Amino acid sequence: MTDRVVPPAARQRRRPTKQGVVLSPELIVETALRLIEEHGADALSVRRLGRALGADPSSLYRYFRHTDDLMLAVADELIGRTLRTWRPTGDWLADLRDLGLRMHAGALAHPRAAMLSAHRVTGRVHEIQAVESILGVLRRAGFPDPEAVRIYHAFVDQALAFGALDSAGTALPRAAREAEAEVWRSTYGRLPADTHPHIAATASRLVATMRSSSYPAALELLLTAARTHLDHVRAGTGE
Amino acid sequence: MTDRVVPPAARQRRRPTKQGVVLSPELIVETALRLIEEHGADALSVRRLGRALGADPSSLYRYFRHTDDLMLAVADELIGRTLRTWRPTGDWLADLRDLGLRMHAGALAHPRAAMLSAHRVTGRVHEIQAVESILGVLRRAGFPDPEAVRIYHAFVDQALAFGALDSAGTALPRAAREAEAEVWRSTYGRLPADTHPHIAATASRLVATMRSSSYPAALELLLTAARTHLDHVRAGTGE
DNA sequence: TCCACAGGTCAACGGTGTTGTCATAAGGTG
DNA sequence: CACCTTATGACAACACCGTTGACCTGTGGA
Repeated sequence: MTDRVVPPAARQRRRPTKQGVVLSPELIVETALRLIEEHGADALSVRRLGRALGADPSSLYRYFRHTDDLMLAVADELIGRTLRTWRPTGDWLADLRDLGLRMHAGALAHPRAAMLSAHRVTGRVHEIQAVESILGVLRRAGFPDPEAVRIYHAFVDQALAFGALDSAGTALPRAAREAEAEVWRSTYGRLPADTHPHIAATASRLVATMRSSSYPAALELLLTAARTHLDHVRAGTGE
Repeated sequence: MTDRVVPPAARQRRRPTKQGVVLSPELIVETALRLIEEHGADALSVRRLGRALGADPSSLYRYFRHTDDLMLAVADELIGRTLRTWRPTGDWLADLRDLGLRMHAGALAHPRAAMLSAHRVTGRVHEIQAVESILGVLRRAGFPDPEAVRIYHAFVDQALAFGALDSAGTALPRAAREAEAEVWRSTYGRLPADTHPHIAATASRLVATMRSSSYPAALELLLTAARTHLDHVRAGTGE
């Protein structure tokens, strides 16, 4: 068996499985996404996916070389979906905020895929489109090129990094997540003021905010800083 | 078997394994860290760790409830190592910048462990120390509590998130990393100006910066925004 | 010296990704 | 229609994985 994966173009014999399902890469990716959404990230295994599809697990290896390959296909589908719903308005600040939140939400909707694909450069159409759009927003807003590239880089990496970080959180088994919440409540909520004054003074706030993502706040900070830079640029040119 | 883990204080009978090794939580954590760095994150399994230690895998359950518990201990050890070299000076901006860069560097020094532990709350000594220190820096600088907590959260998560993201990059096999660089050079460096004007205009800059981490830039943006907020607070109180 | 028991070991369970081999039905051809 | 090729699904097996219950043994305190 050199390679059991047949290129899509060569596929023709649509032979149904024992349970009457006709497999296809699209159907497999869709089912994987559905499985993740409905039963949590750890519900995705080749065997479970096979069961959900009504096919033998090993059949999937006719379509994807291995699990990683499948996850990348899922991730690619996600990029497409995120970008497809973004409608830039011309207000650079609002547009970037909107896109950032969309990217983050997209990642959280499919944690496993986000974690696997956050650090990979695909060089595919959707990714290129995204780069062009974001750079366009920044340059039209008046950022000089070096600044635009720097902010673009920080913006994208921040969205991806937080997406992956928060995804990892939601991808945890239920028991582990509850354990974390309990740690915040019982450990950080009860430290005495004489040994840990700063934690004690802010404990309730800490416990309350720790369970939510800090991405919106971090995004806002990034955008604030960007606007500050832009103000300086404009002041410099005498506007 | 209600609970086979004995609290450290009660431990006394240092009985060697068949192969003559005397186990301890510290030895196990160190070996785990070494295993992760040398053979990749996937190399860390209870069974492999047992083998590396010269002990039966099930012995480890006398020291850690389950694998997750062990990972948290590894994560806390990493935090401790980072914090131990940090010397705050009293200048909040410089101190946070220094700590952020240290955390990022620490993550890159142990990429695989960083990726595994970035998203976990350990609730252990070193982590608690870190929280207390950072909150202290912010509150002494004059940030009101809600602001301090928000910035603390964003600061820490950003450092962890970028640490994990950049770690993932360096943890890639050499071939994959070169393939990514090639994608940037050949794909993004050659897009025509009429279809992708913004990428074409900034191509050389894009290709040049893409291979380095954007964390320093993102950190700087976050700190800039924090200072802006602080200025507003001070102006508000009439200083 | 004795003995309680901490702590190491063994075997087993149900899960995982992956692959070598086989069976068969679909589709093209005459 | 019958025939042949072969894409593709199914099966069984392999080597792992985390975890646990039962067992055994040597250590340290009294």
